[in-house]
Amino acid sequence: MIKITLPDGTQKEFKKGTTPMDVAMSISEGLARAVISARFNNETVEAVTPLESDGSLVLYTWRDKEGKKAFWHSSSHIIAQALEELYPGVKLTIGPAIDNGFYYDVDLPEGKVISEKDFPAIENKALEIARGKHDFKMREVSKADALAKYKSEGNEFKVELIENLNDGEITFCDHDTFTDLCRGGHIPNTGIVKAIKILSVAGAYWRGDEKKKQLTRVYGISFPKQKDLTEYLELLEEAKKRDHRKLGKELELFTFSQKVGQGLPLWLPKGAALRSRLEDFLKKAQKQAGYEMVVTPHIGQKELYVTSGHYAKYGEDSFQPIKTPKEDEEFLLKPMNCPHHCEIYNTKPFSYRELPKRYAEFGTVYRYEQSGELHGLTRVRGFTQDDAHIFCTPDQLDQEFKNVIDLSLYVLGSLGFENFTAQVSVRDLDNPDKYIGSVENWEKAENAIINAAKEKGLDYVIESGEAAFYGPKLDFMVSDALGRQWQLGTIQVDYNLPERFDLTYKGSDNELHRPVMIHRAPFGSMERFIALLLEHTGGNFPLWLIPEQAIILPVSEKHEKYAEKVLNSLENHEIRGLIDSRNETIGKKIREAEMSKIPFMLIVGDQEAENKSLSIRRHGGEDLGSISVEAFAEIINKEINSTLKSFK
RNA sequence: GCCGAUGUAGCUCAGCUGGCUAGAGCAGCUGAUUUGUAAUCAGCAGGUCGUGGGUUCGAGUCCCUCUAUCGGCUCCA
Repeated sequence: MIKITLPDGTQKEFKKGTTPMDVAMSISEGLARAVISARFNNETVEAVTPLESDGSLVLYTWRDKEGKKAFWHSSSHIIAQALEELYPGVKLTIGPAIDNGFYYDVDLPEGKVISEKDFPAIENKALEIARGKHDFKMREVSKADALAKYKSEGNEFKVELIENLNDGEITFCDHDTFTDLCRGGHIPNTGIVKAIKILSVAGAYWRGDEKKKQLTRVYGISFPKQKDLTEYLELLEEAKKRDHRKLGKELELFTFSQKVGQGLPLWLPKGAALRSRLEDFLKKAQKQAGYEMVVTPHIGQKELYVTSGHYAKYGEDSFQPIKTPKEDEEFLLKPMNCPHHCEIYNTKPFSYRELPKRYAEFGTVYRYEQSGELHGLTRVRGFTQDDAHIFCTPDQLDQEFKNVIDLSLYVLGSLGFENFTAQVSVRDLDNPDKYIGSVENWEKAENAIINAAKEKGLDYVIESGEAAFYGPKLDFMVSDALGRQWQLGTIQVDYNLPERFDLTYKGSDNELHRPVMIHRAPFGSMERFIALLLEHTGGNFPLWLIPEQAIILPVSEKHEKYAEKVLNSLENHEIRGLIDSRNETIGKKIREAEMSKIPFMLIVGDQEAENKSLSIRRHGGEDLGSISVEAFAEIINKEINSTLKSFK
């Protein structure tokens, strides 16, 4: 007999060799039907894996993240089988579950491609296989046998995978006529998959290495019910409506021109107004936090970037230098503001009493991003960072870093970003060549960030290999309408640039010391921030960000005077725009206002207008009825205050 | 940069297997209408079908180049 502990703490005794499915059955038949995967002693097991020892068991259904993972991973096996049958000679590589679905990377036979036209055939084949209700069965295989199988098939990818595994830990998973090298984590049989959809195909490099062969990646998703798939596809459609590229066009915020060049956004009047409101918001908070604004040029001498180390790192893959009539003179478009700010610090000697110095600038930078990577406003070649560099003593670092965290949280909070991820990006220890500076300084910087994040109670994750080449960072990640993660705010500790630029301050000991530098941008960039703001709000921005919060529609001559009076009395509440609707249909004007997403509109001209009251309609439908000017002002004030908190 | 797809009026799209002056709705303009929440009526105007080349008696439609965009990969100072 073995003792099984369930998540609620209850212990039950079972025969040796009992499966998680049997355990589920002992609880209820309904649960047994729903169980698709399990975790035994912190190891993922199949629902039908015999349990041979005491241990704790967690049962997973479709509703659990782990259950979905098993479901989608199993689905990738089904797709792989479908691909094998439809494209004889295809070489399989890997097929994991991802956040929303799964993919399978395959090497197609010479001359074959998969495109959208081929999806239905693959889906139908996969469904046909699924309906066969084939059991997923794991079996252990010796390394020699495993290698023999894939060598005979000429599948160098699987051979490479197996060569990195130890004998005794190699398992295959079979279902129907299909066999695949696999670690495990499947649902009991293929029949549970009722709906399967290929979402896209893409090229993907083997092992993520651009020097290696490019494979064909087939993305798909599957569900236990057809209805779930329909709902998921509807959700995707909904998300597309919040795409910032679509909203930006509709709201006339920004545009791109083939003539100007790819990745170079053009801000239209409304977008520029939105941007400047965001800038004003941050300037105000930064002023309170002791920052000073500076302004630096868009280009700098090549030598500047040689000093900073950027030239050696990115020179070749960047916008090429600007030549002048003078021989040997070269300027670079600035890819970042830090070197300029270092030179500002260098204009005069500082005493420790004067630190920290905090230089802020909305600095526009230019980076030659790969053409295939450009994406709306979230990845562009020319963008404006809400940049600032803090030069402080090593003693001040912790406090300064924590202050910046506060500012970043204030910014995100004021704009309604609640579901962000804090990510500590550190070096990749296996690739020291990617970074500049001493190991000692890197360790100091990484520890400083982790300590500050801990002290601020941030819920953070550590990602190695994500650091900037000159230092580690704390990034605030936000996902877009389709769930793709983007880095917004960033805070970076840097011991390297102060050394490269020979920055110093006079300490209390009358000796020269090296300041520490913090790079930070709470928005990240105006472009990306506005993009994410659009996707999160669907264009319904917080009231304080909207230049026109209401329009007034007098419907007749005698109401015009009254409308003007209303307008004047509400001036402090940023209400603008008198639209004379006498020559238009009211309905048309209202629709117009709704389309332009102005949150409130006042229509003067009720019978009650004579009694000095207004009819107010809120964008989206809610009718606030007839209320006084004062009451209206109060509503707007309240809404503004509810989103725009003051920064202390 | 790589793999796959797409590019027709300001916007959303139609245009089948190549065939008479390239269509529609919305937006715009002119006039009429005055009607409170997804659409009042009539008329007008708007396109070298992304670019360049080719095949053909004939190309929006077929082929190639370039360019931009979209979904990924790689990258992301």
